[in-house]
Amino acid sequence: MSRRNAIKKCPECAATNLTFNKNRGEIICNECGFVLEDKMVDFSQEWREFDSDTGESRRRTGAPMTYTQFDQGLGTEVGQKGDLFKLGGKDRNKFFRLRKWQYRISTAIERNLKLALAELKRVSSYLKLPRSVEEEAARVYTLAVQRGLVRGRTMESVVAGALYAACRRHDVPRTLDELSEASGIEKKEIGRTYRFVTRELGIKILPSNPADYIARFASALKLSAETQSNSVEILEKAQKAELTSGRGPTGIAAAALYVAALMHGEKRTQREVADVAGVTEVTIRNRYKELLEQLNLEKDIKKTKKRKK
DNA sequence: AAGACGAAAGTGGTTGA
DNA sequence: TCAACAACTTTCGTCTT
Repeated sequence: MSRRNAIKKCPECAATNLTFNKNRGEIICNECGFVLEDKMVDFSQEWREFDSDTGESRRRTGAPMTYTQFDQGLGTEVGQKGDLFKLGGKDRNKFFRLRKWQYRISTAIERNLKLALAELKRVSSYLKLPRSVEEEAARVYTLAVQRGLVRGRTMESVVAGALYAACRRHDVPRTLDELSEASGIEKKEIGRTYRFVTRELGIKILPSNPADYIARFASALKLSAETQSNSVEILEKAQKAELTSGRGPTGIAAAALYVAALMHGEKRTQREVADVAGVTEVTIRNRYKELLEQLNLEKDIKKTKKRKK
Protein backbone atom coordinates (compact mmCIF):
# COMPACT_ATOMS: atom_id res chain seq x y z
CA MET A 1 0.00 0.00 0.00
CA SER A 2 1.02 3.61 -0.22
CA ARG A 3 3.68 4.73 2.14
CA ARG A 4 2.56 7.72 4.09
CA ASN A 5 6.06 8.32 5.33
CA ALA A 6 7.55 8.79 1.92
CA ILE A 7 9.88 11.74 2.29
CA LYS A 8 8.69 14.81 0.52
CA LYS A 9 10.88 17.51 -0.79
CA CYS A 10 10.09 21.13 -1.24
CA PRO A 11 9.85 21.74 -4.99
CA GLU A 12 11.29 25.22 -4.49
CA CYS A 13 14.41 24.58 -2.50
CA ALA A 14 14.54 20.79 -2.14
CA ALA A 15 14.60 21.03 1.63
CA THR A 16 13.07 18.16 3.52
CA ASN A 17 12.11 19.75 6.80
CA LEU A 18 8.50 20.44 6.18
CA THR A 19 5.81 21.36 8.63
CA PHE A 20 2.45 19.75 8.26
CA ASN A 21 -0.42 21.71 9.64
CA LYS A 22 -3.24 19.24 9.79
CA ASN A 23 -6.02 21.58 10.75
CA ARG A 24 -5.25 23.89 7.94
CA GLY A 25 -4.41 21.33 5.34
CA GLU A 26 -1.16 22.99 4.43
CA ILE A 27 2.35 21.65 4.24
CA ILE A 28 4.85 24.40 4.66
CA CYS A 29 8.52 24.33 3.85
CA ASN A 30 10.56 25.52 6.81
CA GLU A 31 13.32 26.73 4.56
CA CYS A 32 11.59 28.91 2.07
CA GLY A 33 8.02 29.10 3.24
CA PHE A 34 6.59 27.54 0.15
CA VAL A 35 3.16 26.04 0.70
CA LEU A 36 3.36 22.60 -0.80
CA GLU A 37 -0.05 21.26 -0.47
CA ASP A 38 -3.05 23.35 0.04
CA LYS A 39 -5.29 20.41 0.32
CA MET A 40 -6.19 17.99 2.99
CA VAL A 41 -6.10 14.30 2.63
CA ASP A 42 -8.69 12.62 4.73
CA PHE A 43 -6.83 10.58 7.30
CA SER A 44 -9.93 9.29 8.99
CA GLN A 45 -10.99 5.70 8.88
CA GLU A 46 -11.91 4.37 5.52
CA TRP A 47 -15.29 2.73 5.60
CA ARG A 48 -15.54 1.03 2.29
CA GLU A 49 -17.05 -2.38 2.18
CA PHE A 50 -15.05 -4.61 -0.10
CA ASP A 51 -17.65 -7.27 -0.59
CA SER A 52 -20.66 -8.40 1.29
CA ASP A 53 -18.70 -10.93 3.35
CA THR A 54 -16.11 -8.67 4.83
CA GLY A 55 -18.63 -5.87 4.73
CA GLU A 56 -20.70 -7.32 7.50
CA SER A 57 -17.75 -7.94 9.72
CA ARG A 58 -16.10 -4.60 9.21
CA ARG A 59 -19.25 -2.75 9.74
CA ARG A 60 -19.94 -1.64 13.27
CA THR A 61 -22.94 0.59 13.41
CA GLY A 62 -23.32 1.41 9.78
CA ALA A 63 -21.74 4.11 7.73
CA PRO A 64 -20.27 7.07 9.57
CA MET A 65 -22.74 9.84 10.10
CA THR A 66 -21.86 12.72 7.95
CA TYR A 67 -23.45 15.97 7.02
CA THR A 68 -22.09 15.79 3.56
CA GLN A 69 -24.68 13.14 2.73
CA PHE A 70 -28.02 14.71 2.20
CA ASP A 71 -29.69 12.79 5.00
CA GLN A 72 -26.61 12.44 7.18
CA GLY A 73 -26.43 8.89 5.95
CA LEU A 74 -29.22 7.91 8.25
CA GLY A 75 -32.24 8.00 6.01
CA THR A 76 -35.40 6.21 6.94
CA GLU A 77 -38.11 5.21 4.59
CA VAL A 78 -41.54 4.17 5.59
CA GLY A 79 -42.06 0.63 4.52
CA GLN A 80 -39.47 -1.24 2.62
CA LYS A 81 -40.42 -3.98 0.25
CA GLY A 82 -41.37 -6.84 2.56
CA ASP A 83 -43.44 -5.00 5.14
CA LEU A 84 -46.18 -4.21 2.74
CA PHE A 85 -47.36 -7.74 2.30
CA LYS A 86 -47.68 -8.41 5.98
CA LEU A 87 -50.41 -5.84 6.33
CA GLY A 88 -54.14 -6.23 5.96
CA GLY A 89 -56.37 -3.95 3.91
CA LYS A 90 -57.07 -1.39 6.59
CA ASP A 91 -53.52 -1.08 7.71
CA ARG A 92 -52.47 -0.98 4.16
CA ASN A 93 -54.36 2.25 3.59
CA LYS A 94 -52.82 3.79 6.63
CA PHE A 95 -49.48 2.68 5.38
CA PHE A 96 -49.91 4.40 2.06
CA ARG A 97 -51.03 7.58 3.75
CA LEU A 98 -48.03 7.61 5.99
CA ARG A 99 -45.69 6.98 3.18
CA LYS A 100 -47.18 9.72 1.12
CA TRP A 101 -46.75 12.20 3.96
CA GLN A 102 -43.26 11.17 4.68
CA TYR A 103 -42.49 11.49 1.04
CA ARG A 104 -43.91 14.98 0.79
CA ILE A 105 -42.15 16.30 3.85
CA SER A 106 -38.82 14.87 3.08
CA THR A 107 -38.48 15.25 -0.63
CA ALA A 108 -38.54 19.02 -0.70
CA ILE A 109 -35.76 19.32 1.82
CA GLU A 110 -33.83 16.35 0.64
CA ARG A 111 -33.88 17.30 -2.96
CA ASN A 112 -32.59 20.71 -2.04
CA LEU A 113 -29.90 19.24 0.17
CA LYS A 114 -28.73 16.83 -2.45
CA LEU A 115 -28.23 19.61 -4.93
CA ALA A 116 -26.72 21.96 -2.42
CA LEU A 117 -24.23 19.46 -1.10
CA ALA A 118 -23.10 18.65 -4.59
CA GLU A 119 -22.48 22.35 -5.12
CA LEU A 120 -20.77 22.59 -1.77
CA LYS A 121 -18.39 19.81 -2.63
CA ARG A 122 -17.62 21.38 -5.96
CA VAL A 123 -16.72 24.73 -4.47
CA SER A 124 -14.85 23.22 -1.56
CA SER A 125 -12.69 21.05 -3.74
CA TYR A 126 -12.03 23.98 -6.05
CA LEU A 127 -10.67 25.86 -3.05
CA LYS A 128 -8.93 22.74 -1.76
CA LEU A 129 -10.51 23.09 1.61
CA PRO A 130 -9.88 20.52 4.30
CA ARG A 131 -12.49 17.90 4.87
CA SER A 132 -13.30 19.24 8.33
CA VAL A 133 -14.32 22.57 6.87
CA GLU A 134 -16.49 20.89 4.30
CA GLU A 135 -18.27 18.97 7.05
CA GLU A 136 -18.82 22.11 9.05
CA ALA A 137 -20.17 23.95 6.06
CA ALA A 138 -22.53 21.10 5.30
CA ARG A 139 -23.72 21.16 8.88
CA VAL A 140 -24.34 24.88 8.74
CA TYR A 141 -26.19 24.56 5.48
CA THR A 142 -28.36 21.75 6.76
CA LEU A 143 -29.33 23.82 9.77
CA ALA A 144 -30.07 26.77 7.53
CA VAL A 145 -32.39 24.70 5.38
CA GLN A 146 -34.19 23.31 8.37
CA ARG A 147 -34.79 26.82 9.66
CA GLY A 148 -36.05 27.94 6.31
CA LEU A 149 -33.29 30.48 5.92
CA VAL A 150 -32.75 29.69 2.28
CA ARG A 151 -36.08 31.12 1.28
CA GLY A 152 -35.58 34.25 -0.75
CA ARG A 153 -31.94 33.46 -1.38
CA THR A 154 -30.35 31.30 -3.96
CA MET A 155 -29.11 27.94 -2.83
CA GLU A 156 -25.65 28.69 -4.19
CA SER A 157 -25.24 31.85 -2.19
CA VAL A 158 -26.18 30.12 1.03
CA VAL A 159 -23.72 27.37 0.25
CA ALA A 160 -21.01 29.94 -0.30
CA GLY A 161 -21.96 31.72 2.90
CA ALA A 162 -21.86 28.49 4.87
CA LEU A 163 -18.45 27.65 3.47
CA TYR A 164 -17.14 31.08 4.30
CA ALA A 165 -18.38 30.73 7.86
CA ALA A 166 -16.88 27.27 8.18
CA CYS A 167 -13.52 28.53 6.94
CA ARG A 168 -13.50 31.29 9.48
CA ARG A 169 -14.39 28.96 12.30
CA HIS A 170 -11.58 26.62 11.44
CA ASP A 171 -9.01 29.38 11.16
CA VAL A 172 -8.39 28.58 7.55
CA PRO A 173 -9.66 31.80 6.13
CA ARG A 174 -10.33 32.31 2.47
CA THR A 175 -11.15 35.77 1.28
CA LEU A 176 -14.57 36.66 0.01
CA ASP A 177 -12.95 37.14 -3.37
CA GLU A 178 -11.76 33.55 -3.44
CA LEU A 179 -15.16 32.25 -2.43
CA SER A 180 -16.68 34.46 -5.04
CA GLU A 181 -14.43 33.16 -7.75
CA ALA A 182 -15.06 29.56 -6.80
CA SER A 183 -18.81 29.80 -6.47
CA GLY A 184 -19.64 32.37 -9.09
CA ILE A 185 -21.62 34.36 -6.55
CA GLU A 186 -21.06 38.03 -6.03
CA LYS A 187 -18.93 39.04 -3.11
CA LYS A 188 -21.61 41.23 -1.62
CA GLU A 189 -24.16 38.49 -1.82
CA ILE A 190 -21.90 35.99 -0.06
CA GLY A 191 -21.16 38.47 2.67
CA ARG A 192 -24.84 39.19 3.10
CA THR A 193 -25.96 35.61 3.40
CA TYR A 194 -22.96 34.83 5.55
CA ARG A 195 -23.96 37.48 8.04
CA PHE A 196 -27.60 36.55 7.89
CA VAL A 197 -27.06 32.84 8.37
CA THR A 198 -24.53 33.19 11.19
CA ARG A 199 -26.77 35.65 12.97
CA GLU A 200 -29.88 33.52 12.62
CA LEU A 201 -28.12 30.37 13.70
CA GLY A 202 -26.30 32.12 16.51
CA ILE A 203 -22.90 31.10 15.22
CA LYS A 204 -20.21 33.12 16.89
CA ILE A 205 -17.22 33.89 14.78
CA LEU A 206 -14.19 35.72 16.01
CA PRO A 207 -12.64 38.28 13.72
CA SER A 208 -10.09 36.41 11.72
CA ASN A 209 -6.46 36.79 12.61
CA PRO A 210 -4.36 38.48 9.94
CA ALA A 211 -1.57 35.99 10.63
CA ASP A 212 -3.76 33.22 9.29
CA TYR A 213 -3.44 34.69 5.83
CA ILE A 214 0.31 35.15 5.85
CA ALA A 215 1.34 31.66 4.86
CA ARG A 216 -0.82 31.58 1.77
CA PHE A 217 -0.05 35.11 0.66
CA ALA A 218 3.67 34.66 1.19
CA SER A 219 3.63 31.47 -0.77
CA ALA A 220 1.73 33.04 -3.62
CA LEU A 221 4.35 35.79 -3.73
CA LYS A 222 7.23 33.33 -3.43
CA LEU A 223 8.67 35.04 -0.41
CA SER A 224 11.27 33.43 1.84
CA ALA A 225 10.51 31.84 5.17
CA GLU A 226 12.40 34.59 7.00
CA THR A 227 10.30 37.23 5.36
CA GLN A 228 7.24 35.31 6.31
CA SER A 229 8.10 34.89 9.96
CA ASN A 230 9.26 38.47 10.07
CA SER A 231 5.92 39.66 8.82
CA VAL A 232 4.24 37.67 11.56
CA GLU A 233 6.40 39.49 14.08
CA ILE A 234 5.36 42.78 12.57
CA LEU A 235 1.77 41.70 12.88
CA GLU A 236 2.22 40.95 16.55
CA LYS A 237 3.70 44.36 17.17
CA ALA A 238 0.91 45.94 15.20
CA GLN A 239 -1.65 44.20 17.31
CA LYS A 240 -0.03 45.48 20.47
CA ALA A 241 -0.07 48.98 19.04
CA GLU A 242 -3.82 48.66 18.43
CA LEU A 243 -3.40 49.02 14.73
CA THR A 244 -5.45 46.00 13.86
CA SER A 245 -8.83 46.47 15.42
CA GLY A 246 -11.54 47.53 13.07
CA ARG A 247 -9.33 47.08 10.04
CA GLY A 248 -9.70 44.47 7.42
CA PRO A 249 -7.40 41.59 8.33
CA THR A 250 -6.34 41.00 4.75
CA GLY A 251 -5.19 44.58 4.36
CA ILE A 252 -3.07 44.35 7.48
CA ALA A 253 -1.61 41.01 6.50
CA ALA A 254 -0.78 42.37 3.07
CA ALA A 255 0.92 45.46 4.47
CA ALA A 256 2.96 43.46 6.97
CA LEU A 257 4.07 41.19 4.19
CA TYR A 258 4.93 44.13 1.97
CA VAL A 259 7.07 45.72 4.67
CA ALA A 260 8.78 42.47 5.55
CA ALA A 261 9.58 41.90 1.89
CA LEU A 262 11.16 45.34 1.65
CA MET A 263 13.25 44.72 4.72
CA HIS A 264 14.59 41.49 3.32
CA GLY A 265 15.38 42.92 -0.06
CA GLU A 266 12.69 40.85 -1.71
CA LYS A 267 10.76 43.72 -3.03
CA ARG A 268 7.32 43.14 -4.41
CA THR A 269 5.25 45.92 -5.89
CA GLN A 270 2.22 47.09 -4.01
CA ARG A 271 0.15 45.88 -6.87
CA GLU A 272 1.47 42.33 -6.67
CA VAL A 273 0.80 42.13 -2.96
CA ALA A 274 -2.56 43.79 -3.36
CA ASP A 275 -3.62 41.27 -5.97
CA VAL A 276 -2.92 38.15 -3.95
CA ALA A 277 -4.45 39.69 -0.84
CA GLY A 278 -7.52 40.88 -2.65
CA VAL A 279 -7.23 44.49 -1.53
CA THR A 280 -6.22 47.63 -3.33
CA GLU A 281 -2.87 49.33 -3.34
CA VAL A 282 -4.39 52.23 -1.51
CA THR A 283 -5.30 50.07 1.45
CA ILE A 284 -1.82 48.63 1.55
CA ARG A 285 -0.37 52.12 1.45
CA ASN A 286 -2.53 53.25 4.32
CA ARG A 287 -1.71 50.26 6.50
CA TYR A 288 1.91 50.46 5.46
CA LYS A 289 2.13 54.09 6.44
CA GLU A 290 0.62 53.33 9.82
CA LEU A 291 3.02 50.51 10.38
CA LEU A 292 6.03 52.69 9.63
CA GLU A 293 4.82 55.51 11.83
CA GLN A 294 3.90 53.40 14.80
CA LEU A 295 6.63 50.83 14.79
CA ASN A 296 9.68 52.83 13.72
CA LEU A 297 10.59 50.53 10.91
CA GLU A 298 12.07 53.14 8.60
CA LYS A 299 15.64 52.56 9.65
CA ASP A 300 15.42 48.86 9.02
CA ILE A 301 14.27 49.44 5.50
CA LYS A 302 16.98 51.99 4.74
CA LYS A 303 19.62 49.63 6.04
CA THR A 304 18.64 46.89 3.67
CA LYS A 305 18.54 49.30 0.79
CA LYS A 306 22.14 50.33 1.37
CA ARG A 307 23.21 46.76 1.87
CA LYS A 308 21.86 45.86 -1.52
CA LYS A 309 24.21 48.28 -3.26
C1' DA B 1 7.69 53.84 -18.26
C1' DA B 2 6.48 51.77 -14.12
C1' DG B 3 5.78 52.16 -9.49
C1' DA B 4 4.70 54.83 -5.34
C1' DC B 5 2.03 58.33 -3.26
C1' DG B 6 -2.01 61.04 -1.92
C1' DA B 7 -6.50 63.48 -2.56
C1' DA B 8 -11.30 63.17 -3.50
C1' DA B 9 -15.49 61.03 -4.26
C1' DG B 10 -18.25 56.75 -4.01
C1' DT B 11 -19.87 52.15 -1.88
C1' DG B 12 -21.87 49.06 1.53
C1' DG B 13 -22.31 48.11 6.24
C1' DT B 14 -22.72 49.41 11.23
C1' DT B 15 -24.44 52.13 14.95
C1' DG B 16 -27.15 54.98 17.69
C1' DA B 17 -30.96 58.19 18.16
C1' DT C 1 -36.01 54.15 9.98
C1' DC C 2 -32.69 57.53 9.09
C1' DA C 3 -28.37 59.93 9.37
C1' DA C 4 -23.65 59.95 10.78
C1' DC C 5 -19.63 57.30 10.48
C1' DA C 6 -15.55 54.23 9.54
C1' DA C 7 -13.24 51.26 6.44
C1' DC C 8 -12.30 50.30 1.95
C1' DT C 9 -12.45 51.10 -3.14
C1' DT C 10 -12.06 53.62 -7.53
C1' DT C 11 -10.13 57.03 -10.05
C1' DC C 12 -6.91 60.26 -11.22
C1' DG C 13 -3.01 63.47 -11.02
C1' DT C 14 1.78 64.04 -9.45
C1' DC C 15 6.24 62.66 -7.92
C1' DT C 16 10.17 59.20 -7.83
C1' DT C 17 13.15 55.66 -9.48
